[in-house]
Amino acid sequence: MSATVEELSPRAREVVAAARELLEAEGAEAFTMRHVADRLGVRAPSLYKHVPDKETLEAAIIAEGLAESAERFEAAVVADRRRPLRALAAAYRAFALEHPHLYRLMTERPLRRDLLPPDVEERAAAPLVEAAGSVDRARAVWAFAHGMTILELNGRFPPDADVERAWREGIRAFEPPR
Amino acid sequence: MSATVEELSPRAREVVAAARELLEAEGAEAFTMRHVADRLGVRAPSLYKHVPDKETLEAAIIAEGLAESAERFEAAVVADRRRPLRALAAAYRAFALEHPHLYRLMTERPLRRDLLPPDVEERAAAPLVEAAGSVDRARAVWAFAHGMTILELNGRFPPDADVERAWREGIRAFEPPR
DNA sequence: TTGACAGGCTAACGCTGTTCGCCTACGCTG
DNA sequence: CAGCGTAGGCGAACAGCGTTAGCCTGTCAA
Repeated sequence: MSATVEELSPRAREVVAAARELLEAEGAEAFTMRHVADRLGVRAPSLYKHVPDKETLEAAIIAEGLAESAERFEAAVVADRRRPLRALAAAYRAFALEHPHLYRLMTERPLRRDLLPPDVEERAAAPLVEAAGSVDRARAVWAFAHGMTILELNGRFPPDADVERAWREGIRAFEPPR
Repeated sequence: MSATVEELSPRAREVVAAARELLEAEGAEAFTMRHVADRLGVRAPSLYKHVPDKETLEAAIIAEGLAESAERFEAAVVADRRRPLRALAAAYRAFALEHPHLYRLMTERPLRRDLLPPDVEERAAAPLVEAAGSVDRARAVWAFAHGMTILELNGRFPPDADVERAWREGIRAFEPPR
C-alpha cells in the first residue's frame, strides 16, 4: 500500500482493475468506493486495506491509461511516418472515443504526478514532441487535440457539427506545408 | 423559479450572485448549497424557494459567464482588426485566467442548453467564426484555445513550460500566412 | 501452541444535494 | 378591520459520498 502503482499488492491490483472496469462501463458518477467494493463482493471499508484512498486509486487507473495511450501513439507514428501528426491525431481521438470515461479522468483535473510511476507521462508525450518538431509546437498540437477531444466528449459542438472537418482543419494548420 | 436565467426573481438573482462570488473566490470545492446559503445568512433548504436545484444555479452562472466573455471577444476583434485571431486568443486566455473557476464550470461538463437563455452560446461563438473564416476552422481554433487554457489551468504543462510560446505557435499555425 | 497479521466486517462521522412539514410575517381582499 | 393566501424562512431528515475506528476470524510461522 504505497504511493505509486507498480508496488501495489496483487489484491490491490484487483481493486484497480475492478475500479477501472466500473469507471469505463458506467462512468464517473458510478465510480464510488462502495460500487467498486460491490464488484469485488466486499464492503467499501475493506478497500482501504489495499489502497490508501480514492485519489491513489484514480492515479493508478490514470497511470494505466497513460501507458496504454503511449503505446498507441508510438505505434501510430511508426505506421505512418509521412504524416506523423495526422496519424497521432487519429490515434489520440480513437483512444479517447474508445475510453471516454477514462480519458476524462486522465485529463479533467490536475495530475498527481507524485502518485504516478516516473516517466509514464513523458513517454506518452514523446511521440508528439518528435512529430511536432519542438516542444512548444507539440504543446500547441496537444492543446488542439485535447480541446477537440474533450469538447466532442462533452457535446459542446452543435449536433450538426462536422467534427471530422474541424480535425482536418487543425491538422492541416499544424502540418508543415507540403 | 423557472428554467432560464432572465426569468429569475430578484431574490433568485441574489442567490446566483452569491453563488458566483463564492465559486470565484473559493473554487468549485467550496461551492456547496450550504455555503451559498451561509453567504446569504440563510439555511440551505431556503435556497430551494428560489432556485429549483444546483444544476440550474450553475447554468445561471454559466449564462453570465458566456454573456461576459462574448462582450470581451467582441471588443477584442474590434480593437485589433488586423490580427483578430491573435486578439481573440489573448482575450480568451485573459478571461479564463481572470475567472479560472468560472471558466472550468463553463466548460468541464456537457452544456445544459435547455437551461440557458437562447443565443447566449451562439453570441460568444460568433466573433471567432467571423475571425476564423469558416465554422470548421473556428471549431479547430476554439479547440486549440480551450485546450491551451484548460491544460494550463489544470497544471498539465511542466512547470518550466513556456506557455506563451505554445500559444504563439498555435496562433501562427491558424493565422493566414502573411 | 501461540501469536502475528492479512483481510474481512459493522458502526459511525461529517459532508453532500434535496425534500418535508411547519411557522411567521406581509399584503390583498371581502 | 378580519381573514387569508403566499413568500420565505426554519429544523429534521434521507440517501449517498469518502473515510476511520475497532473488532473478529482464518492462516501461517515460530
